[in-house]
Amino acid sequence: MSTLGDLKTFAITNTLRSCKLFTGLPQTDLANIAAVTVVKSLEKGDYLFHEGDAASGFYVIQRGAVNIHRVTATGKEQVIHVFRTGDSFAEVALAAPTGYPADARALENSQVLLVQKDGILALLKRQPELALRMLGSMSSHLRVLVGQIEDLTVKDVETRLANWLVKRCPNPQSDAPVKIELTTNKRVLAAELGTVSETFSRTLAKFRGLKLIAVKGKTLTVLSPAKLRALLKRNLGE
Amino acid sequence: MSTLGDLKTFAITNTLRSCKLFTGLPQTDLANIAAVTVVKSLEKGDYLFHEGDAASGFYVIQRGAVNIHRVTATGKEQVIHVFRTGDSFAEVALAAPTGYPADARALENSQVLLVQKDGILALLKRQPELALRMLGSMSSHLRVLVGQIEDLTVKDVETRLANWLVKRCPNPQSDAPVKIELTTNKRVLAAELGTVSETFSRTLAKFRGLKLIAVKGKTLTVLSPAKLRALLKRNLGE
DNA sequence: CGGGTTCCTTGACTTGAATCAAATAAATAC
DNA sequence: GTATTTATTTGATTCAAGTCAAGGAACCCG
Repeated sequence: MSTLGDLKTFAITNTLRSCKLFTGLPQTDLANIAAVTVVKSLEKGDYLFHEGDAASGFYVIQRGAVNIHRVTATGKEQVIHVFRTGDSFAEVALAAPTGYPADARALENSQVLLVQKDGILALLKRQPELALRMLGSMSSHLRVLVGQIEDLTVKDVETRLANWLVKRCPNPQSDAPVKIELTTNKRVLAAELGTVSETFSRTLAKFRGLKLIAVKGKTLTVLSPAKLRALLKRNLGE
Repeated sequence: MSTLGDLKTFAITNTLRSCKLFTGLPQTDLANIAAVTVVKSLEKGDYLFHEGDAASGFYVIQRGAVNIHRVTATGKEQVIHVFRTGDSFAEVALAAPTGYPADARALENSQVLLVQKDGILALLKRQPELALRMLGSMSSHLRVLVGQIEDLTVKDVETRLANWLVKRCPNPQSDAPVKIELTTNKRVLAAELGTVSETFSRTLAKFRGLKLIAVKGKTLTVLSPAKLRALLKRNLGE
Protein backbone atom coordinates (compact mmCIF):
# COMPACT_ATOMS: atom_id res chain seq x y z
CA MET A 1 0.00 0.00 0.00
CA SER A 2 1.30 3.45 -0.73
CA THR A 3 1.31 6.05 1.99
CA LEU A 4 -0.84 8.91 0.78
CA GLY A 5 1.09 12.12 0.75
CA ASP A 6 4.34 10.27 0.37
CA LEU A 7 6.63 12.57 -1.56
CA LYS A 8 7.89 10.10 -4.12
CA THR A 9 4.38 8.91 -4.84
CA PHE A 10 3.32 12.48 -5.32
CA ALA A 11 6.06 13.12 -7.87
CA ILE A 12 5.12 9.98 -9.76
CA THR A 13 1.42 10.72 -9.86
CA ASN A 14 2.25 14.09 -11.34
CA THR A 15 4.11 12.44 -14.18
CA LEU A 16 1.42 9.85 -14.68
CA ARG A 17 -1.19 12.54 -14.97
CA SER A 18 0.77 14.14 -17.83
CA CYS A 19 0.65 10.87 -19.75
CA LYS A 20 -2.28 10.63 -22.12
CA LEU A 21 -2.94 7.14 -20.87
CA PHE A 22 -3.82 8.37 -17.41
CA THR A 23 -5.05 11.96 -17.70
CA GLY A 24 -8.28 12.59 -15.94
CA LEU A 25 -8.03 9.60 -13.64
CA PRO A 26 -8.96 10.29 -10.03
CA GLN A 27 -6.08 10.84 -7.63
CA THR A 28 -6.69 7.56 -5.83
CA ASP A 29 -6.26 5.60 -9.05
CA LEU A 30 -3.07 7.45 -9.83
CA ALA A 31 -1.76 6.71 -6.36
CA ASN A 32 -2.57 3.04 -6.86
CA ILE A 33 -0.65 3.00 -10.10
CA ALA A 34 2.22 4.95 -8.55
CA ALA A 35 2.44 2.27 -5.90
CA VAL A 36 3.40 -0.32 -8.53
CA THR A 37 5.73 2.02 -10.39
CA VAL A 38 9.47 2.51 -10.16
CA VAL A 39 11.58 5.32 -11.59
CA LYS A 40 14.53 4.52 -13.85
CA SER A 41 17.23 6.88 -14.99
CA LEU A 42 18.92 6.26 -18.31
CA GLU A 43 22.09 7.68 -19.76
CA LYS A 44 22.13 8.40 -23.46
CA GLY A 45 22.76 5.10 -25.19
CA ASP A 46 21.60 2.89 -22.31
CA TYR A 47 19.41 -0.01 -23.19
CA LEU A 48 16.13 -0.21 -21.32
CA PHE A 49 15.46 -3.71 -22.57
CA HIS A 50 16.40 -6.07 -25.36
CA GLU A 51 14.26 -8.16 -27.64
CA GLY A 52 13.24 -11.34 -25.85
CA ASP A 53 13.88 -10.01 -22.33
CA ALA A 54 11.24 -11.03 -19.85
CA ALA A 55 8.77 -8.15 -19.85
CA SER A 56 8.51 -6.69 -16.37
CA GLY A 57 6.01 -4.03 -17.30
CA PHE A 58 5.36 -1.08 -19.56
CA TYR A 59 6.92 2.38 -19.51
CA VAL A 60 5.99 6.05 -19.35
CA ILE A 61 8.59 8.63 -20.36
CA GLN A 62 9.03 11.35 -17.78
CA ARG A 63 11.85 13.10 -19.63
CA GLY A 64 13.94 12.25 -22.66
CA ALA A 65 13.48 9.99 -25.68
CA VAL A 66 13.53 6.25 -26.24
CA ASN A 67 14.13 4.51 -29.52
CA ILE A 68 12.35 1.21 -30.14
CA HIS A 69 14.07 -0.87 -32.77
CA ARG A 70 15.00 -4.31 -33.99
CA VAL A 71 18.49 -5.45 -34.68
CA THR A 72 18.91 -7.86 -37.54
CA ALA A 73 21.37 -10.69 -37.80
CA THR A 74 23.54 -8.44 -39.95
CA GLY A 75 23.65 -5.83 -37.20
CA LYS A 76 21.44 -3.33 -38.96
CA GLU A 77 19.01 -1.42 -36.81
CA GLN A 78 15.44 -0.87 -37.95
CA VAL A 79 13.75 1.91 -36.01
CA ILE A 80 10.17 1.09 -35.15
CA HIS A 81 9.31 4.22 -33.24
CA VAL A 82 10.76 6.98 -31.14
CA PHE A 83 8.83 7.80 -27.98
CA ARG A 84 9.18 11.09 -26.12
CA THR A 85 8.10 12.79 -22.91
CA GLY A 86 4.59 11.78 -21.91
CA ASP A 87 4.43 8.75 -24.18
CA SER A 88 3.79 5.26 -22.91
CA PHE A 89 5.14 2.19 -24.64
CA ALA A 90 5.65 -1.57 -24.35
CA GLU A 91 2.10 -2.17 -23.14
CA VAL A 92 2.61 -5.40 -25.01
CA ALA A 93 4.32 -6.55 -21.80
CA LEU A 94 0.95 -7.06 -20.15
CA ALA A 95 0.06 -10.03 -22.31
CA ALA A 96 1.72 -13.38 -22.82
CA PRO A 97 4.11 -14.30 -24.37
CA THR A 98 6.08 -12.18 -22.02
CA GLY A 99 9.21 -11.33 -24.01
CA TYR A 100 9.57 -7.80 -25.38
CA PRO A 101 9.36 -7.93 -29.17
CA ALA A 102 12.07 -5.32 -29.78
CA ASP A 103 14.95 -3.38 -28.27
CA ALA A 104 14.63 -0.05 -26.44
CA ARG A 105 17.48 2.41 -26.06
CA ALA A 106 17.66 5.95 -24.68
CA LEU A 107 18.50 8.50 -27.36
CA GLU A 108 19.39 11.04 -24.70
CA ASN A 109 19.61 11.14 -20.93
CA SER A 110 16.14 10.18 -19.87
CA GLN A 111 13.96 9.32 -16.95
CA VAL A 112 11.24 6.72 -17.31
CA LEU A 113 8.63 5.11 -15.10
CA LEU A 114 8.30 1.36 -15.15
CA VAL A 115 4.73 0.39 -14.39
CA GLN A 116 5.20 -3.13 -13.13
CA LYS A 117 3.26 -5.85 -14.80
CA ASP A 118 1.99 -7.77 -11.79
CA GLY A 119 0.81 -4.69 -10.00
CA ILE A 120 -0.98 -3.15 -12.90
CA LEU A 121 -2.60 -6.43 -13.89
CA ALA A 122 -4.11 -6.70 -10.44
CA LEU A 123 -5.37 -3.15 -10.76
CA LEU A 124 -6.82 -3.75 -14.20
CA LYS A 125 -8.86 -6.60 -12.85
CA ARG A 126 -10.50 -4.23 -10.44
CA GLN A 127 -10.74 -1.21 -12.73
CA PRO A 128 -12.07 -1.92 -16.17
CA GLU A 129 -11.93 1.80 -16.96
CA LEU A 130 -8.17 1.54 -16.83
CA ALA A 131 -8.20 -1.58 -18.99
CA LEU A 132 -10.15 0.30 -21.62
CA ARG A 133 -7.58 3.06 -21.58
CA MET A 134 -4.82 0.54 -22.08
CA LEU A 135 -6.79 -0.87 -24.99
CA GLY A 136 -6.98 2.62 -26.42
CA SER A 137 -3.28 3.15 -26.02
CA MET A 138 -2.40 -0.12 -27.70
CA SER A 139 -4.82 0.61 -30.44
CA SER A 140 -3.11 3.89 -31.16
CA HIS A 141 0.23 2.09 -31.32
CA LEU A 142 -1.35 -0.31 -33.79
CA ARG A 143 -2.52 2.58 -35.91
CA VAL A 144 0.96 4.05 -35.94
CA LEU A 145 2.48 0.74 -36.97
CA VAL A 146 -0.06 0.23 -39.72
CA GLY A 147 0.76 3.68 -41.03
CA GLN A 148 4.43 2.94 -40.83
CA ILE A 149 4.17 -0.26 -42.81
CA GLU A 150 2.57 1.71 -45.58
CA ASP A 151 5.17 4.46 -45.24
CA LEU A 152 8.12 2.17 -45.42
CA THR A 153 6.94 0.07 -48.29
CA VAL A 154 5.08 2.48 -50.46
CA LYS A 155 6.67 5.88 -50.29
CA ASP A 156 10.15 6.86 -51.36
CA VAL A 157 12.59 8.68 -49.11
CA GLU A 158 11.83 12.06 -50.63
CA THR A 159 8.15 11.65 -49.83
CA ARG A 160 8.84 10.38 -46.33
CA LEU A 161 11.06 13.34 -45.56
CA ALA A 162 8.57 15.81 -47.02
CA ASN A 163 5.89 14.22 -44.90
CA TRP A 164 8.05 14.40 -41.80
CA LEU A 165 8.78 18.07 -42.37
CA VAL A 166 5.19 19.04 -43.14
CA LYS A 167 4.02 17.29 -40.00
CA ARG A 168 6.26 19.62 -38.04
CA CYS A 169 4.88 22.80 -39.56
CA PRO A 170 2.17 24.31 -37.35
CA ASN A 171 0.39 25.68 -40.38
CA PRO A 172 1.28 23.79 -43.56
CA GLN A 173 -0.86 25.98 -45.84
CA SER A 174 1.08 29.10 -44.92
CA ASP A 175 4.12 30.58 -46.62
CA ALA A 176 5.81 31.65 -43.40
CA PRO A 177 9.19 29.92 -42.82
CA VAL A 178 9.28 27.39 -40.01
CA LYS A 179 12.37 26.54 -38.01
CA ILE A 180 12.85 22.95 -36.89
CA GLU A 181 15.54 22.11 -34.36
CA LEU A 182 16.83 18.56 -34.63
CA THR A 183 16.91 16.84 -31.28
CA THR A 184 19.10 13.99 -32.50
CA ASN A 185 21.95 13.70 -34.94
CA LYS A 186 21.09 13.15 -38.55
CA ARG A 187 22.02 9.49 -38.66
CA VAL A 188 19.36 8.72 -36.06
CA LEU A 189 16.82 10.82 -37.88
CA ALA A 190 17.68 9.03 -41.11
CA ALA A 191 17.05 5.72 -39.35
CA GLU A 192 13.69 6.99 -38.08
CA LEU A 193 12.81 7.68 -41.69
CA GLY A 194 13.90 4.20 -42.66
CA THR A 195 17.01 5.15 -44.60
CA VAL A 196 20.74 5.75 -44.13
CA SER A 197 22.56 9.02 -43.50
CA GLU A 198 23.96 9.28 -47.04
CA THR A 199 20.57 9.08 -48.68
CA PHE A 200 19.12 11.40 -46.07
CA SER A 201 21.84 13.92 -46.75
CA ARG A 202 21.26 13.74 -50.49
CA THR A 203 17.56 14.26 -50.05
CA LEU A 204 18.14 17.30 -47.86
CA ALA A 205 20.48 18.61 -50.55
CA LYS A 206 17.79 18.09 -53.16
CA PHE A 207 15.26 20.04 -51.13
CA ARG A 208 17.85 22.74 -50.59
CA GLY A 209 18.38 22.92 -54.34
CA LEU A 210 14.64 23.33 -54.80
CA LYS A 211 14.70 26.20 -52.29
CA LEU A 212 12.22 24.28 -50.14
CA ILE A 213 14.40 24.29 -47.06
CA ALA A 214 17.56 25.79 -45.62
CA VAL A 215 19.94 23.77 -43.46
CA LYS A 216 22.29 25.23 -40.91
CA GLY A 217 23.77 22.71 -38.49
CA LYS A 218 20.95 21.15 -36.55
CA THR A 219 18.45 23.78 -37.66
CA LEU A 220 16.22 23.04 -40.60
CA THR A 221 14.14 25.89 -41.96
CA VAL A 222 11.16 25.08 -44.12
CA LEU A 223 11.16 28.11 -46.39
CA SER A 224 7.62 27.59 -47.58
CA PRO A 225 5.46 24.96 -45.94
CA ALA A 226 2.89 25.46 -48.66
CA LYS A 227 5.35 24.61 -51.43
CA LEU A 228 6.63 21.60 -49.55
CA ARG A 229 3.09 20.45 -49.03
CA ALA A 230 2.45 20.82 -52.74
CA LEU A 231 5.42 18.59 -53.48
CA LEU A 232 4.15 16.05 -50.99
CA LYS A 233 0.69 16.01 -52.56
CA ARG A 234 2.23 15.69 -56.00
CA ASN A 235 4.27 12.70 -54.86
CA LEU A 236 1.32 11.01 -53.22
CA GLY A 237 -1.33 11.89 -55.74
CA GLU A 238 0.50 10.62 -58.78
CA MET B 1 -31.20 -9.99 -23.92
CA SER B 2 -30.54 -13.30 -25.60
CA THR B 3 -32.83 -16.19 -25.01
CA LEU B 4 -30.74 -19.01 -23.67
CA GLY B 5 -30.96 -22.03 -25.85
CA ASP B 6 -31.79 -19.87 -28.82
CA LEU B 7 -30.42 -21.70 -31.84
CA LYS B 8 -28.62 -18.77 -33.44
CA THR B 9 -26.94 -17.81 -30.19
CA PHE B 10 -25.86 -21.39 -29.79
CA ALA B 11 -24.24 -21.41 -33.23
CA ILE B 12 -22.45 -18.15 -32.48
CA THR B 13 -21.14 -19.22 -29.11
CA ASN B 14 -19.69 -22.30 -30.77
CA THR B 15 -17.72 -20.12 -33.18
CA LEU B 16 -16.65 -17.76 -30.44
CA ARG B 17 -15.32 -20.62 -28.40
CA SER B 18 -13.08 -21.65 -31.32
CA CYS B 19 -11.53 -18.16 -31.36
CA LYS B 20 -8.40 -17.92 -29.27
CA LEU B 21 -9.69 -14.69 -27.83
CA PHE B 22 -12.58 -16.41 -26.13
CA THR B 23 -11.56 -20.03 -25.52
CA GLY B 24 -12.17 -21.17 -21.99
CA LEU B 25 -14.70 -18.49 -21.17
CA PRO B 26 -17.78 -19.74 -19.31
CA GLN B 27 -20.89 -20.31 -21.37
CA THR B 28 -22.70 -17.34 -19.83
CA ASP B 29 -19.95 -14.96 -20.96
CA LEU B 30 -20.05 -16.40 -24.44
CA ALA B 31 -23.81 -16.01 -24.52
CA ASN B 32 -23.43 -12.39 -23.46
CA ILE B 33 -20.97 -11.76 -26.26
CA ALA B 34 -23.14 -13.63 -28.73
CA ALA B 35 -25.96 -11.30 -27.79
CA VAL B 36 -24.03 -8.33 -29.16
CA THR B 37 -22.78 -10.18 -32.22
CA VAL B 38 -24.13 -10.33 -35.73
CA VAL B 39 -23.20 -12.72 -38.52
CA LYS B 40 -22.08 -11.37 -41.89
CA SER B 41 -21.65 -13.30 -45.09
CA LEU B 42 -19.10 -12.11 -47.60
CA GLU B 43 -18.60 -13.05 -51.22
CA LYS B 44 -15.08 -13.29 -52.46
CA GLY B 45 -13.91 -9.75 -53.15
CA ASP B 46 -16.49 -8.05 -50.91
CA TYR B 47 -15.20 -5.26 -48.74
CA LEU B 48 -15.95 -5.61 -45.05
CA PHE B 49 -14.88 -2.06 -44.36
CA HIS B 50 -12.76 0.71 -45.79
CA GLU B 51 -10.11 2.86 -44.19
CA GLY B 52 -11.75 5.68 -42.26
CA ASP B 53 -15.15 3.99 -41.99
CA ALA B 54 -16.77 4.44 -38.61
CA ALA B 55 -15.75 1.36 -36.67
CA SER B 56 -18.80 -0.53 -35.55
CA GLY B 57 -16.90 -3.29 -33.81
CA PHE B 58 -14.30 -5.97 -34.25
CA TYR B 59 -14.50 -9.24 -36.14
CA VAL B 60 -14.04 -12.96 -35.69
CA ILE B 61 -13.69 -15.14 -38.78
CA GLN B 62 -16.01 -18.12 -38.76
CA ARG B 63 -15.00 -19.37 -42.21
CA GLY B 64 -12.85 -17.94 -45.00
CA ALA B 65 -10.07 -15.37 -45.18
CA VAL B 66 -9.91 -11.60 -44.91
CA ASN B 67 -7.14 -9.41 -46.25
CA ILE B 68 -6.30 -6.24 -44.34
CA HIS B 69 -4.56 -3.68 -46.50
CA ARG B 70 -4.03 -0.05 -47.30
CA VAL B 71 -4.59 1.47 -50.69
CA THR B 72 -2.22 4.24 -51.66
CA ALA B 73 -3.01 7.29 -53.72
CA THR B 74 -1.47 5.50 -56.70
CA GLY B 75 -3.89 2.61 -56.29
CA LYS B 76 -1.31 0.16 -55.04
CA GLU B 77 -2.37 -2.21 -52.33
CA GLN B 78 -0.11 -2.91 -49.38
CA VAL B 79 -1.14 -6.04 -47.53
CA ILE B 80 -0.89 -5.68 -43.78
CA HIS B 81 -2.12 -9.09 -42.80
CA VAL B 82 -4.34 -11.96 -43.87
CA PHE B 83 -6.62 -13.35 -41.22
CA ARG B 84 -8.19 -16.79 -41.38
CA THR B 85 -10.73 -18.98 -39.62
CA GLY B 86 -10.66 -18.44 -35.86
CA ASP B 87 -8.74 -15.17 -36.02
CA SER B 88 -10.06 -11.94 -34.58
CA PHE B 89 -9.14 -8.56 -35.99
CA ALA B 90 -9.91 -4.84 -35.91
CA GLU B 91 -9.99 -4.74 -32.13
CA VAL B 92 -8.66 -1.26 -32.75
CA ALA B 93 -12.34 -0.38 -33.25
CA LEU B 94 -12.89 -0.39 -29.51
CA ALA B 95 -10.84 2.74 -28.95
CA ALA B 96 -11.22 6.26 -30.23
CA PRO B 97 -10.57 7.58 -32.85
CA THR B 98 -13.23 5.39 -34.28
CA GLY B 99 -12.24 5.07 -37.94
CA TYR B 100 -10.72 1.80 -39.13
CA PRO B 101 -7.09 2.37 -40.08
CA ALA B 102 -7.13 0.13 -43.15
CA ASP B 103 -9.31 -1.71 -45.64
CA ALA B 104 -10.63 -5.25 -45.21
CA ARG B 105 -11.66 -7.47 -48.10
CA ALA B 106 -12.71 -11.12 -48.30
CA LEU B 107 -10.20 -13.23 -50.25
CA GLU B 108 -12.78 -15.98 -50.60
CA ASN B 109 -16.39 -16.55 -49.68
CA SER B 110 -16.40 -16.05 -45.95
CA GLN B 111 -18.55 -15.78 -42.90
CA VAL B 112 -17.57 -13.42 -40.10
CA LEU B 113 -18.98 -12.36 -36.76
CA LEU B 114 -19.18 -8.67 -36.00
CA VAL B 115 -18.85 -8.14 -32.26
CA GLN B 116 -20.50 -4.79 -31.88
CA LYS B 117 -18.54 -2.06 -30.20
CA ASP B 118 -21.19 -0.67 -27.88
CA GLY B 119 -22.22 -4.04 -26.62
CA ILE B 120 -18.76 -5.37 -25.99
CA LEU B 121 -17.62 -2.15 -24.33
CA ALA B 122 -20.44 -2.47 -21.84
CA LEU B 123 -19.40 -6.05 -21.20
CA LEU B 124 -15.75 -5.12 -20.80
CA LYS B 125 -16.67 -2.68 -18.09
CA ARG B 126 -18.20 -5.50 -16.11
CA GLN B 127 -15.66 -8.18 -16.97
CA PRO B 128 -12.05 -7.14 -16.69
CA GLU B 129 -11.01 -10.70 -17.50
CA LEU B 130 -12.36 -10.13 -20.98
CA ALA B 131 -10.58 -6.79 -21.25
CA LEU B 132 -7.31 -8.49 -20.44
CA ARG B 133 -7.93 -10.99 -23.19
CA MET B 134 -8.54 -8.18 -25.62
CA LEU B 135 -5.29 -6.61 -24.49
CA GLY B 136 -3.57 -9.89 -25.17
CA SER B 137 -5.06 -10.14 -28.60
CA MET B 138 -4.05 -6.62 -29.54
CA SER B 139 -0.63 -7.20 -28.17
CA SER B 140 -0.17 -10.21 -30.39
CA HIS B 141 -1.23 -8.11 -33.37
CA LEU B 142 1.39 -5.55 -32.33
CA ARG B 143 4.01 -8.25 -32.25
CA VAL B 144 3.06 -9.39 -35.71
CA LEU B 145 3.25 -5.85 -37.06
CA VAL B 146 6.61 -5.21 -35.45
CA GLY B 147 7.88 -8.39 -37.04
CA GLN B 148 6.46 -7.34 -40.35
CA ILE B 149 8.14 -3.96 -40.31
CA GLU B 150 11.44 -5.70 -39.90
CA ASP B 151 10.55 -8.22 -42.59
CA LEU B 152 9.57 -5.65 -45.14
CA THR B 153 12.47 -3.32 -44.64
CA VAL B 154 15.34 -5.57 -43.85
CA LYS B 155 14.99 -8.78 -45.75
CA ASP B 156 14.99 -9.26 -49.50
CA VAL B 157 12.24 -11.10 -51.34
CA GLU B 158 14.25 -14.33 -51.53
CA THR B 159 14.65 -14.35 -47.77
CA ARG B 160 11.02 -13.45 -47.16
CA LEU B 161 9.83 -16.28 -49.38
CA ALA B 162 12.24 -18.78 -47.80
CA ASN B 163 10.97 -17.67 -44.40
CA TRP B 164 7.36 -18.05 -45.49
CA LEU B 165 7.99 -21.55 -46.79
CA VAL B 166 9.97 -22.73 -43.79
CA LYS B 167 7.24 -21.50 -41.47
CA ARG B 168 4.86 -23.84 -43.24
CA CYS B 169 7.04 -26.91 -42.80
CA PRO B 170 5.96 -28.92 -39.74
CA ASN B 171 9.53 -30.06 -39.20
CA PRO B 172 12.06 -27.73 -40.82
CA GLN B 173 15.08 -29.80 -39.79
CA SER B 174 13.86 -32.81 -41.70
CA ASP B 175 14.58 -33.80 -45.28
CA ALA B 176 11.10 -35.11 -45.98
CA PRO B 177 9.32 -33.17 -48.76
CA VAL B 178 6.41 -31.00 -47.66
CA LYS B 179 3.42 -30.15 -49.82
CA ILE B 180 1.94 -26.69 -49.48
CA GLU B 181 -1.40 -25.93 -51.10
CA LEU B 182 -1.89 -22.28 -51.98
CA THR B 183 -5.23 -21.01 -50.82
CA THR B 184 -5.05 -17.85 -52.92
CA ASN B 185 -3.69 -17.02 -56.31
CA LYS B 186 -0.04 -16.09 -56.60
CA ARG B 187 -0.58 -12.38 -57.05
CA VAL B 188 -2.23 -12.18 -53.62
CA LEU B 189 0.50 -14.24 -52.05
CA ALA B 190 3.11 -11.98 -53.65
CA ALA B 191 1.35 -8.99 -52.11
CA GLU B 192 1.38 -10.70 -48.71
CA LEU B 193 5.11 -11.02 -49.09
CA GLY B 194 5.37 -7.36 -49.99
CA THR B 195 6.24 -7.80 -53.64
CA VAL B 196 4.62 -8.14 -57.08
CA SER B 197 3.72 -11.25 -59.00
CA GLU B 198 6.63 -10.96 -61.47
CA THR B 199 9.26 -10.87 -58.77
CA PHE B 200 7.49 -13.62 -56.87
CA SER B 201 7.46 -15.79 -59.94
CA ARG B 202 11.16 -15.18 -60.57
CA THR B 203 11.99 -16.08 -57.00
CA LEU B 204 10.03 -19.31 -57.23
CA ALA B 205 11.88 -20.06 -60.45
CA LYS B 206 15.18 -19.47 -58.70
CA PHE B 207 14.27 -21.88 -55.90
CA ARG B 208 13.14 -24.37 -58.48
CA GLY B 209 16.52 -24.04 -60.19
CA LEU B 210 18.22 -24.73 -56.87
CA LYS B 211 16.07 -27.86 -56.49
CA LEU B 212 14.71 -26.47 -53.26
CA ILE B 213 11.10 -26.67 -54.32
CA ALA B 214 8.83 -28.03 -57.01
CA VAL B 215 5.84 -26.10 -58.32
CA LYS B 216 2.78 -27.63 -59.90
CA GLY B 217 -0.18 -25.32 -60.23
CA LYS B 218 -1.22 -24.27 -56.77
CA THR B 219 0.88 -26.93 -55.08
CA LEU B 220 4.32 -26.03 -53.84
CA THR B 221 6.52 -28.87 -52.65
CA VAL B 222 9.44 -28.07 -50.45
CA LEU B 223 11.85 -30.80 -51.53
CA SER B 224 14.11 -30.43 -48.52
CA PRO B 225 13.03 -28.23 -45.63
CA ALA B 226 16.50 -28.62 -44.13
CA LYS B 227 18.21 -27.21 -47.23
CA LEU B 228 15.76 -24.35 -47.46
CA ARG B 229 16.33 -23.58 -43.84
CA ALA B 230 20.07 -23.57 -44.44
CA LEU B 231 19.61 -20.99 -47.20
CA LEU B 232 17.44 -18.90 -44.90
CA LYS B 233 20.03 -18.98 -42.15
CA ARG B 234 22.75 -18.09 -44.63
CA ASN B 235 20.75 -15.08 -45.84
CA LEU B 236 20.00 -13.88 -42.34
CA GLY B 237 23.32 -14.62 -40.75
CA GLU B 238 25.43 -12.82 -43.28
C1' DC C 1 45.92 25.99 -30.99
C1' DG C 2 46.61 21.15 -32.89
C1' DG C 3 45.31 16.37 -32.94
C1' DG C 4 41.63 13.12 -32.67
C1' DT C 5 36.95 11.74 -32.85
C1' DT C 6 32.62 11.65 -34.69
C1' DC C 7 29.42 13.52 -37.93
C1' DC C 8 28.07 15.01 -42.41
C1' DT C 9 28.38 15.42 -47.33
C1' DT C 10 29.46 14.16 -52.02
C1' DG C 11 30.95 11.04 -55.76
C1' DA C 12 31.16 6.56 -58.03
C1' DC C 13 29.38 2.21 -58.28
C1' DT C 14 26.17 -1.74 -57.59
C1' DT C 15 22.01 -3.98 -57.06
C1' DG C 16 17.32 -5.64 -55.90
C1' DA C 17 13.25 -5.16 -57.43
C1' DA C 18 9.58 -2.49 -59.90
C1' DT C 19 7.87 -1.53 -64.43
C1' DC C 20 6.85 -2.30 -69.19
C1' DA C 21 6.00 -5.53 -72.76
C1' DA C 22 4.99 -9.83 -74.63
C1' DA C 23 4.38 -14.71 -74.69
C1' DT C 24 2.16 -18.74 -72.58
C1' DA C 25 -0.96 -21.26 -69.59
C1' DA C 26 -5.13 -21.85 -67.06
C1' DA C 27 -9.76 -20.95 -65.96
C1' DT C 28 -14.40 -19.55 -67.27
C1' DA C 29 -17.96 -18.56 -70.14
C1' DC C 30 -20.72 -19.28 -74.25
C1' DG D 1 -14.92 -27.20 -77.79
C1' DT D 2 -13.78 -22.49 -78.87
C1' DA D 3 -13.57 -17.91 -77.32
C1' DT D 4 -12.41 -14.71 -73.79
C1' DT D 5 -10.73 -13.37 -69.90
C1' DT D 6 -7.52 -13.89 -66.10
C1' DA D 7 -3.05 -15.74 -64.17
C1' DT D 8 1.54 -16.71 -64.63
C1' DT D 9 5.99 -16.59 -66.51
C1' DT D 10 9.97 -14.56 -68.86
C1' DG D 11 12.75 -10.89 -70.93
C1' DA D 12 14.45 -6.20 -71.16
C1' DT D 13 14.88 -1.91 -69.05
C1' DT D 14 14.95 1.49 -65.42
C1' DC D 15 15.52 3.48 -61.05
C1' DA D 16 15.73 4.34 -56.07
C1' DA D 17 18.58 3.71 -52.70
C1' DG D 18 22.26 1.13 -50.42
C1' DT D 19 27.38 0.47 -50.17
C1' DC D 20 32.07 1.87 -50.50
C1' DA D 21 35.36 5.49 -50.47
C1' DA D 22 37.14 9.88 -49.55
C1' DG D 23 37.05 14.75 -48.22
C1' DG D 24 35.28 18.32 -45.08
C1' DA D 25 33.10 20.23 -41.03
C1' DA D 26 32.15 20.41 -36.38
C1' DC D 27 33.26 19.22 -31.82
C1' DC D 28 35.97 17.91 -27.89
C1' DC D 29 39.89 17.84 -24.96
C1' DG D 30 44.26 18.53 -23.22
